[in-house]
Amino acid sequence: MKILEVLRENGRISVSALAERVGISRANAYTRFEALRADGVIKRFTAEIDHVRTGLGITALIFVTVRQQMWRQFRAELARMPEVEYCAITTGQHDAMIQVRVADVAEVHTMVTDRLANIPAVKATETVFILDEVLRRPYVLPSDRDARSNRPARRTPQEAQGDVPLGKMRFVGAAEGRAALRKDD
Amino acid sequence: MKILEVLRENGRISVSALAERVGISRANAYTRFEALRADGVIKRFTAEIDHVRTGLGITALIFVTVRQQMWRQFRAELARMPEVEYCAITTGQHDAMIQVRVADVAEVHTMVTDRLANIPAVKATETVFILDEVLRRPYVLPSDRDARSNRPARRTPQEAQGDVPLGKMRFVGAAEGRAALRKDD
DNA sequence: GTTGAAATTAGTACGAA
DNA sequence: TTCGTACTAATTTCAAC
Repeated sequence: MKILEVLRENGRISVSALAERVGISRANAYTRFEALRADGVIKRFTAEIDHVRTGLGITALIFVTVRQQMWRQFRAELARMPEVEYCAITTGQHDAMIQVRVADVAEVHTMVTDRLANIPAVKATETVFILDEVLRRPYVLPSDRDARSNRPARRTPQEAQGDVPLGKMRFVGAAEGRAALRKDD
Repeated sequence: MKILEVLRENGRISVSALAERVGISRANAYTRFEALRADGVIKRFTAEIDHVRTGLGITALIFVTVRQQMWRQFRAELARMPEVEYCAITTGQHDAMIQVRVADVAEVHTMVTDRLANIPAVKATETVFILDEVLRRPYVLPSDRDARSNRPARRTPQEAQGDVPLGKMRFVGAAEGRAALRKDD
């Protein structure tokens, strides 16, 4: 976990320096580093870039309602859209959320009306723009929880019982008629 | 741009190997690599991990409606929540979307009712679960567009005019009474 | 899991095209 | 700007413990 904490901040650190920061020997660091990669805990190493500097300063979220039994087609079309950075299947009013990075707002319009709407699998879309990305962590680790300053290490659901019964919260369930929507549907 | 393409797939590649793949000299690769970092085009290098393997297999999106003129407080509270991986300010029905990674669904409930609801800046929330992350690219580049197989390199908004006037699409505007919501409000 | 020493590679500093 | 090369420092590998 310590290794992952270091690599989150600096993915290009040498294994030797990593060993030092974690407090283990170099050979041990090599073994563990390799194990993390081989086990698939670490999937890959990448850079984080400034999208404005590369000319893709507009970010939008498109919430998509997918026609039943057309998920395979939807996935296939997704792979052909280079402007899509992220796509997740969600519960709630919509079926999927995709995040796109483009050069200008007109391209979002083109993307939605021209490309997405042409996919038979897409029943409806809803688009919002991202005005600011307030926080972006490469990833979250279980150890982050304990590192927090003023809060108990871990609260069980029991402990939280009857804590703050706030009526303004709303959990959105899965849309009806959508049972199997994972890879193998 | 070629350098960014290589680093997206392999953020730990040596500058020598990078030079070879991009087709420039070793010395030149060092210069350009350093320039990209110094200019802030490359913000940092990180790893990509398997959240299930680290024990945080539940991912949720929480859409938050923020009380006016309390953005500063909202941001401050966000920084104190280690389970938040991403937060963006959006147009549309809600004001912000935050993505959290936790161990189980009960923790999402705790997070929303106990932590978020206690923040005065938070007026209301709406939570959806992520069932599957279909696609996750480290980042999108303008050059990806041209690399696509069967599609013209670039379509102007004019070209797309009157293409597919689909009535099912819906653009969601900014919520009323929300003018300044960037860092300096 | 550790340490040390060899082999390899990475990073730097130049002049020249 | 880019390249080639020579030089120095660091990392990785591999061995024995």
